Amino acid sequence: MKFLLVEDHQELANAISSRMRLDGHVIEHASNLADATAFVETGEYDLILLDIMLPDGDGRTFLKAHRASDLDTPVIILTARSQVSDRIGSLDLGADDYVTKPFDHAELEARCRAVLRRKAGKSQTVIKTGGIVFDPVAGQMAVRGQSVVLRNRELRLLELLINAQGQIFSKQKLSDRLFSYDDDVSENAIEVYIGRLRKHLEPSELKITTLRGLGYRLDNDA
Amino acid sequence: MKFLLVEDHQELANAISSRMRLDGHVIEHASNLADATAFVETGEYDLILLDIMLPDGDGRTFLKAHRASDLDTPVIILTARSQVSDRIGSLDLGADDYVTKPFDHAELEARCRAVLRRKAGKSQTVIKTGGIVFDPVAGQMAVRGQSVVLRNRELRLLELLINAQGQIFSKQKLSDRLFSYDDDVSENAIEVYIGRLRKHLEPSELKITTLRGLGYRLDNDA
DNA sequence: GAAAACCTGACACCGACCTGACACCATTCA
DNA sequence: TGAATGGTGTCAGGTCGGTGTCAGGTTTTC
Repeated sequence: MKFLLVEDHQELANAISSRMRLDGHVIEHASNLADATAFVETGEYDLILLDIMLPDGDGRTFLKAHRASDLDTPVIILTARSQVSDRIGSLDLGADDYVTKPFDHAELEARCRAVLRRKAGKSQTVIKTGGIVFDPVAGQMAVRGQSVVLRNRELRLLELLINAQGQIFSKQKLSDRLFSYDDDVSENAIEVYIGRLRKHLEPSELKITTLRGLGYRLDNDA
Repeated sequence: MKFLLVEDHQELANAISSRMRLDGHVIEHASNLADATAFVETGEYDLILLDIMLPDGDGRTFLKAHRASDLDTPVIILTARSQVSDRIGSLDLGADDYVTKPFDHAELEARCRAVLRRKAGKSQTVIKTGGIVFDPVAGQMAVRGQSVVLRNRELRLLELLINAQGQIFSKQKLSDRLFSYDDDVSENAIEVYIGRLRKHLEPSELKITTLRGLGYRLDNDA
């Protein structure tokens, strides 16, 4: 597979590149919009990894132009920890998925695989499992047809858990992913959000299992 | 396995080294970035344990350079608790995991195993042997298709034994692995946990053999 | 046969976890 | 500008389950 990475942060770009090469992908790197446009005009890519904040403009303008030119290359947005509204904006512009920085490389790889798979079989970003329909990009969830409003934190927590269903997340890890560095949050906050999310998931077949001393795990009671 | 430990704190380095050697690993020790770079250039390592705060610079510059040189040696970051932001940033730079100081050696060992396993088997973490299916990441075990709930300590004990099947573990060694220094635990505790794990493994072909005066060993009665 | 090593059922304890209530802050609306 | 609303994290009190110890039994060793 051939990827195009559009990212101005050099270190991060190198890190991603070397990771992707390990998976056997060819990856080309543009560090601004001008370069990115030039790359796209000359080469065919299977996937584009696109940063939003770039020195010569907003990545979304690139995305818009790209979609306007009728190319259906899947695009994954790399975005800093942000509000849901940003995500929705990107979705409307035709992004296939997004990853918030900082991210695990394992997570990024998983997303890439998912998007490529999706493109092959062309379905959508919505996750359907265990009696719920979850659209992380739009920030909506429906349990047994009933629409449920999730708040920002609940949303991201569910997203984390659902993307690695069956895996144990320690409170430490959840805290790292859910909150930013500077806000020093007690472990109890995690417990509270787990509780709130549990309540939302109650009518579904998804259950959050507590593993004392280890962490939490999202299970499907089917 | 051959590890490189980059850590300037001498006592801690010694402690880690001796621990790792107990596992049969070869470990080499660099106490600054310059040495570390020299080591990496001359030798091949299966895993690098990297401290962030070093006398001649930031461990992340090393990590950066390492990744840039297209080496895929897994790296685990050792970071103090106060440097929370380092943890996250490191993942972006291509670290495979991080451990916050102070840490249990048991925990560090578990992380090392997990990372190595991930590297080796491409996220194939599930272990199938002797009629059981063991997934340490999910914290689940199934014996003959029947799911069995393991508790924290039982899980870690099984993980230890199964990763070195056929090897003898003395009670002392097991105690060191399962507990941290400060909690002073009687040898009987080990006996108890061995008993509990035995009960779980009963329907399988795995048996924990007692070697009087020596320790325990996990065997496959096929 | 005695001592050492090990096994095991029972039990009490402590800390991990849960949860309802609340104070705080930002945003929106009158 | 002030009031209202809604999301967020803390707190305190309570529950409960994993945990390690103990005592008494069994097995092995010399």
